[in-house]
Amino acid sequence: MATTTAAQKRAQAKADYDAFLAQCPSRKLLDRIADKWVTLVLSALGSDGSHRFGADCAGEPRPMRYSELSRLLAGVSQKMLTQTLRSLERDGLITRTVTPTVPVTVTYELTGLGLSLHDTVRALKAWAETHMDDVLANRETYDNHAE
Amino acid sequence: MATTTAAQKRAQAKADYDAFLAQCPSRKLLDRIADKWVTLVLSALGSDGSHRFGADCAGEPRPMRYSELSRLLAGVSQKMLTQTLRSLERDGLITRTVTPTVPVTVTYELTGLGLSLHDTVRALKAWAETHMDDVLANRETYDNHAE
DNA sequence: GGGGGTAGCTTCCTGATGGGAAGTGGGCAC
DNA sequence: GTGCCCACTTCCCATCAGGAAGCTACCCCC
Repeated sequence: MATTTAAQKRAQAKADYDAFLAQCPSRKLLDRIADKWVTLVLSALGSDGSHRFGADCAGEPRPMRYSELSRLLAGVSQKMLTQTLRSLERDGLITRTVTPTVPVTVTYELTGLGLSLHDTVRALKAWAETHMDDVLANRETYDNHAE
Repeated sequence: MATTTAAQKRAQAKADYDAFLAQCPSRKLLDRIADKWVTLVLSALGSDGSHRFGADCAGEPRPMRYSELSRLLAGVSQKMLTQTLRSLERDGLITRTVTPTVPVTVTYELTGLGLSLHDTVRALKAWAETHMDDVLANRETYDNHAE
């Protein structure tokens, strides 16, 4: 009781945190969708992926194949792509369709729910594209100031 | 040339990726803002943090202290909070103000740029709160189906 | 009929990364 | 002076993401 006032407070905070999460699952969901690959996958599936992210690239939603997504989201590892797609499917944001052609074709498509999220994700992407120059300028200023 | 067709394609994809990122920094920025702590910090600074995430909690933006943020974003480690705040400051989304009271007081506040991002982040949070039940239902269905 | 090729994963290993907890500095209350 | 508070910073370790290779199921070509 003598030396642990701050530590005790932290322990208490952690206990509160667990209780908080339990009664506030929307926070968990926010954690989930605020993920780089999630936003990129939704973004890709939502706009038609006419290669290159720049400009608008806002064609309209259409189903895409695994390999197509892999190409479009240059840099995603197969593991993370699979993982992200699975979790999005589980959450009901996309559907996974296996067509027994040869070789097997797997397509992913936004559901209505996924489409509604896509709208806000697109806003996020639009923000990034619009304000990128500002951010870059700010970074330069900051870095120069701090030497 | 005989056995590496697929591997070569992957190597090529990686090279493309680097070139892609170099000429498309908005993608990098999107990666950055699509981060769980970033969204939560913006969310906290944007709405007045009248404790509890639920409902709207959409008071209006106001400066907050480090310890206040720490309390509000229950579960954030001090390290990540500091790190996130620094990067947001560097990007010009928030300002950091040190007031030499005693003990020293540090406040963080959204800039105009940060405020504009906050609007879309709020939309994301609103989506999470609105559609959480749907997502939860979908998960249950999915889990039951797959045993 | 078997060697090679393709799509879509899955597994293994390793390096990066996030969390926990303890330490720091400066000033003031006791 | 002893010790505490705020806002960090540092160290250590558990977890996690990425890279590469393997795997399965099928077909084509010779």
